[in-house]
Amino acid sequence: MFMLICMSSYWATTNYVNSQAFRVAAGGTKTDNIKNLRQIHAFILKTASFPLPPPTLELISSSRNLGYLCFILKHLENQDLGLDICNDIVRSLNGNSLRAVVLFREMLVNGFRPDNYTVPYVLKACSKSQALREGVQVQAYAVKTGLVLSNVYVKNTLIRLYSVCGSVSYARKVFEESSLRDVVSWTTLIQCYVKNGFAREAILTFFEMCDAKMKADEMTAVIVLSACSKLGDLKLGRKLHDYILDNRVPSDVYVGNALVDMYLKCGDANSARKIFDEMPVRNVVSWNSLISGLANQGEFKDAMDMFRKMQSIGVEPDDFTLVGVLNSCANLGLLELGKWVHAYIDRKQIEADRFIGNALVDMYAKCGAIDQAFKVFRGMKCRDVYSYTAIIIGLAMHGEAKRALSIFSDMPRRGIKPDEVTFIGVLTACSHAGLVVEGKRYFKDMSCVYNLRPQTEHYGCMVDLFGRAGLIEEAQELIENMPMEPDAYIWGALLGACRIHGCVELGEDVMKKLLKVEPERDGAYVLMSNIYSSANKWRDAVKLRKEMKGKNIKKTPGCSSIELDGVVYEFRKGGKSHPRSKEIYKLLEEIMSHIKNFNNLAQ
DNA sequence: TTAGGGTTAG
Repeated sequence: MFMLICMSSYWATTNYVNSQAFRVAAGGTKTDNIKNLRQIHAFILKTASFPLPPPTLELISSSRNLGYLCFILKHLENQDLGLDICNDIVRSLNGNSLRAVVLFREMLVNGFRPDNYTVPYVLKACSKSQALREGVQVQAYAVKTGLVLSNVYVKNTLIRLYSVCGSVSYARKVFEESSLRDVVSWTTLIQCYVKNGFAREAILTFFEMCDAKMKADEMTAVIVLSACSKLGDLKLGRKLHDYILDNRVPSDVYVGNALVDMYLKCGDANSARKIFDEMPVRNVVSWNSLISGLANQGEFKDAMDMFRKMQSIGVEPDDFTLVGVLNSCANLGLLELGKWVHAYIDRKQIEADRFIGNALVDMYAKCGAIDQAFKVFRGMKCRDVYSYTAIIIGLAMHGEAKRALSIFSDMPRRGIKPDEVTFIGVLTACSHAGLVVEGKRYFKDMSCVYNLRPQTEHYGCMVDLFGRAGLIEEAQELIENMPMEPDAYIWGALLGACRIHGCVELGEDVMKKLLKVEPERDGAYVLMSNIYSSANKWRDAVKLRKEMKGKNIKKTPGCSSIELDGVVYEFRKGGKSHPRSKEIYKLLEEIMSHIKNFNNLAQ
């Protein structure tokens, strides 16, 4: 008794004894007299103030015996306090769905009525671990007690549960069930569509929301903009931007970032840049949106400039930044900078798995360092379909077909299912190595074994495979039997085959078809002109060049680039931009002369 | 005491 009096006097002591009692409740000391402990326990709960002091709460949350806790709470004189304590505890479970549901059940068993606070907490915990079955049990209670119809928090957390579990139609059903809805209900439903891949429906729901005279807030704006980014619809994006301005939606850093992302994904880099420049507050995501957005638009140099600027003002890059930078390095051939990023990753002890690892493999492969790419690939603890595809495509591009196919054959053993892009790599490998029989088998396996439907790109690879091997008739037959309309890639591949094998008449026919699907490009003219030249049909070649000129179609000049000491030098036919171009041309002449001499000797 | 937010790879 003395101990009890003491502990009710001092908060700190209360805290201590409280903790001790709950340590027992948590299953710690079995030798103590359980009866006495229960008395102490009950006393503490009766005198405990609400909310519970954090150490006590922490102990209860970690207790295995939530049933015992409810049993004790049941005997409190003040039942409202008991419910409050339960709510406090369920909140502190911090998204642990299983324990939240256990406590919820124990509450019911011990005669408590979970209220409009308990239910959203438990549903939130279920959402966090996608525990749909448990969530549905809680829903049943919420329906029975009328909470779903009367409390918008309950309704919204339920929409969210179905959303994160991928049940779009149920989320919509809960939303529709009553007219009880606020801006969070609408936003959660819109987000449900976006997260589950229905961007168009998300936008339509936003329009419905506007018709219902519900005003969007900054969170709605962010989600609707992300839907628009996925659609790449600039006209819509501008409309949404106008909506934000007209309705004075508070524009915080999230809205700014979403706008930058939207404009870039919709192909308007200038507007994205303008928004970015005018943002009063930026964070690392703002920079990431701009850097990766520019890289995805093919503006790799601008992306790299922004990365340098970001560094110069001391913003620390994160995983997202590094992936965007590696992507730009890969496409610009910036091996040295790519290596620097790799060293940075090592220095910061960032794990090179998943996105970062895959981006490194791709960067090394695209920059010509295939052995380094392979080393990173081998060193990855956790490889996925992206990792395999990156290395297979890399090896295929480097002419290492056998290695590429060997890695492909390793995938089933590792439990990784190839996807459509993996097969592009596999078929490219076959095509470059002239492996016709293997290529045909892989193409067949795509649908028969892996249940993947070949797309135009795969037919393009097969046309290329047959074409390179001189099997022009087989290539034509495949095109005739394609389930979709042949596009420019298909005709381009066949025309390429005509060039290799000198098929002038067929080439003329294919060129017409290529021009039908791609009239403004130079590819068809250039290839056909080469076919004529190879067949010594100079007049036809000249005629074609004139026709091209008449239609104002210019040949896209081929471009090579070399990185030296971190600087990229680009070379185009006839280009004189390099400060030492005179020396370069002189050396080129010397090389050509050596080659000619070598050829003469060989003959 | 309670619900909804942006950026990454082949």
